[in-house]
Amino acid sequence: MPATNPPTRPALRARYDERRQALIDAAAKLFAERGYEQTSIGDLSEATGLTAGGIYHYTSSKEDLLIAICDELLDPLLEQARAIASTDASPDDHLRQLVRAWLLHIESHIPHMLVFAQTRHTIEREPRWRAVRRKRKAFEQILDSVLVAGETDGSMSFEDRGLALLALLGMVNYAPQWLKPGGRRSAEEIADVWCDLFLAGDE
Amino acid sequence: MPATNPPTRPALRARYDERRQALIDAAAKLFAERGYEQTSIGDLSEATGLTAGGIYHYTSSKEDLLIAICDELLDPLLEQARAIASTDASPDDHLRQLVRAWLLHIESHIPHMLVFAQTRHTIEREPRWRAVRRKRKAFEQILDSVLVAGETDGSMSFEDRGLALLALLGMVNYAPQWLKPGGRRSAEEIADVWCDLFLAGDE
Amino acid sequence: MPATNPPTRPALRARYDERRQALIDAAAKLFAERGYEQTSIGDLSEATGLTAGGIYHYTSSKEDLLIAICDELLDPLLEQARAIASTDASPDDHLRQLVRAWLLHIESHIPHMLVFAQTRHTIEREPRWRAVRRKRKAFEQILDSVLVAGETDGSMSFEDRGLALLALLGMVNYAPQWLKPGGRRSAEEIADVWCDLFLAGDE
Amino acid sequence: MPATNPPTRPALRARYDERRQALIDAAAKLFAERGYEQTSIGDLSEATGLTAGGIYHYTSSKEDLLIAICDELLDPLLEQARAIASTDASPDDHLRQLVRAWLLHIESHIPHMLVFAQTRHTIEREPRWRAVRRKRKAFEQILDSVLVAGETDGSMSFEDRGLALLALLGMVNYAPQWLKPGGRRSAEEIADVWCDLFLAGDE
DNA sequence: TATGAATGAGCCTTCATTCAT
DNA sequence: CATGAATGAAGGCTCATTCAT
Repeated sequence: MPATNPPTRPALRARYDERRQALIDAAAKLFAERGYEQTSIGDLSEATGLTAGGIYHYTSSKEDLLIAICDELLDPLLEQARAIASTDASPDDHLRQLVRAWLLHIESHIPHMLVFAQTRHTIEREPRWRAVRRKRKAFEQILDSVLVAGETDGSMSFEDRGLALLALLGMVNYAPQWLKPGGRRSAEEIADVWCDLFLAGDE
Repeated sequence: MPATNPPTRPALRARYDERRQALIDAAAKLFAERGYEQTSIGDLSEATGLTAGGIYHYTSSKEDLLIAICDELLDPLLEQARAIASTDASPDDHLRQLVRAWLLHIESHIPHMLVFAQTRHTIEREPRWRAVRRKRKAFEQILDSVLVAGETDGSMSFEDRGLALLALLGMVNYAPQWLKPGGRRSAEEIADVWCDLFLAGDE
Repeated sequence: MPATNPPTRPALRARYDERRQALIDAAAKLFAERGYEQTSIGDLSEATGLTAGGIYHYTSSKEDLLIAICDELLDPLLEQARAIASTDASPDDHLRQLVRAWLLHIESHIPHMLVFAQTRHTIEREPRWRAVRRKRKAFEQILDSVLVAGETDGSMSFEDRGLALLALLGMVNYAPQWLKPGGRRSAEEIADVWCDLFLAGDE
Repeated sequence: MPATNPPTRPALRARYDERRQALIDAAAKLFAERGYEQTSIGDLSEATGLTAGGIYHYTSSKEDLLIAICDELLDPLLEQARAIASTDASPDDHLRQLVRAWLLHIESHIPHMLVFAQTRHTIEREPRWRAVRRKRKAFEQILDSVLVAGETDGSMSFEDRGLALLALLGMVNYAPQWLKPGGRRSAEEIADVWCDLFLAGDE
């Protein structure tokens, strides 16, 4: 994904990775604030201290930064979700842990989430975004399978499981638009409150 | 907002309004599909049959189209919401009617909603978008006041009303991303299922 | 090929075609002098009086200009060659007429020829240049068929017809590098001298 | 011409020369295939295994490589031509030997020749290319003087010696575009066939 | 000696908008 | 009213070259 092959010598490689990371983070922040299209390479240059040309040592294109942002968002989230879902806790526990991890991840990746949402029309439409699309779907699939398990063992019951899942996705995905780290409620508390709400009908 | 004063003779005025409407709708559709920035006046020209120059007879700028899209989305919604909230039905009824009207409106304005969501970073940031911002807040305020009324008269109870409202906003605002008119569930059914879910904890 | 559809109203269309022609000619001249890559759109802008942006009303890309130059070179040449070859003159006459027409065309399209030669590595390599490549081959094929006819009716004889054709192609294609219109020898005289030379062995 | 002074110790010097040679040859090949401007230092780096920075140990600039390619082409050719022309063979023999040597040299320097042809507009125009230009002219001068000698001693006669020379230059300079080493005809055979053709009118 | 980071100028192209006709 | 020509600013990206390490 970078323009040139990253260095192989460990010391240089470390510095390289660090700077690429800083670039991606700066991009996430600016893209979230101004929008992807409204952020120019010049803006990125100003924000990072790299020259416009120099940026291309750390990324092959502006769009590559977008992909990197999505990957940074989705890869660890998916990994955690898989880890949680593979334990032998109850579906109810699974769900609560998933939502907690999810909101915690969002809380620490707010710009990433905003960028991800903002770019939906590209991600969902362009063939070259299939990999990202797949990750999103895999995560949602894990959530759904937990709901299925809950229905199966009788611990949950939904009028319409599909609609319930969409409700859950909606409420959590909306969080980055108002959630402030260090706010009145921690991500975990929010997760708990929402899980209570979401599971309330099951008694 | 149009570039030149719209015609005043009724016949001409009707044709004018019709064309402006067609332009706004085409813009909503294209903006939703490709994104606002990725849609050029040329694309609009192709989609409407108007020439690039001709478009400026019906709008003063590309951004004006964006505002018009938001207004078309928010004005009737707000009007309906006010009408509903001003009846003397119960908070519970108010909420159910509001969500139903809201989802119906979304169903018939999916592109508008997608554009609205996609442009969040502009709407929430730029001073010149204050009017739109205010409408969004007014609508949310109506919803909140219904929840307050529900709490007051004891028909609803929330662990955290703020979080509950945000959950509601999230789930409904997410709908345009998956809702298909003519799908398995009507907007009204969805509204009912969700209201059941949302109000489940209150019994 | 132009960026936008050319106008359809006759008067405008005439002006449009005229300006596109002027642009192509200017491009041929500059490309021949400095090389295609070394000529910037800015140079073209300066040479034509159009702004850099305005150039794109008359062409869709810099490469489109290159294609147009090649077409302007090859299309009429091929047409003339076909006309000549389809008469029932003798092979010897055919050849003399062909070489004459060819050199006359070169004389009036020297920049085009220089550009064509200079861009060989692109034309012969890139798939998207196949159409141009085909025209070149069609012309050479006509020449060869005349030589074949000459051999068949005994009016010509070659040690190696393939090598003879390549010699002919070489000498004529080299002409644009030294030929000056209005020079000591007219294109027709040169054609005659060379045909004498080329056919000398046949007596 | 190299960037830094080449090493003086013999062993190092040998390695240095070898690498510079490999660089020039790689450059000739790539420039011929893709064009000089379309070949980047990065491409050269990839083709040679040198790093981008490392290339500048063996050349002072990209243009220096171009000059080196031309020199490698012209210097030995000119040397051979002078050697041949200074023997006391007949003009006819001189010519045949020259064309043979010339085509043999082309056959072993096809990329060089293609690059040379492709860069004509630079070589013939820029003052700093005068040295190369002079070598080309010197070679052509030798050819012409042989034709003059042939006319003088009556062994050759031309309708127009200038045009005859230009024909010869054209046909031979065109060879790199179709000649394949190891093809049906050896360079020497081609030289003989063409000399026959070229001298046919003289009997 | 060699590497990879960095530069900075330049290039092609797009596009919202204006305006004469 | 409507058209198409024209503008000019900006944008993403490439690349030959330099230089500290």
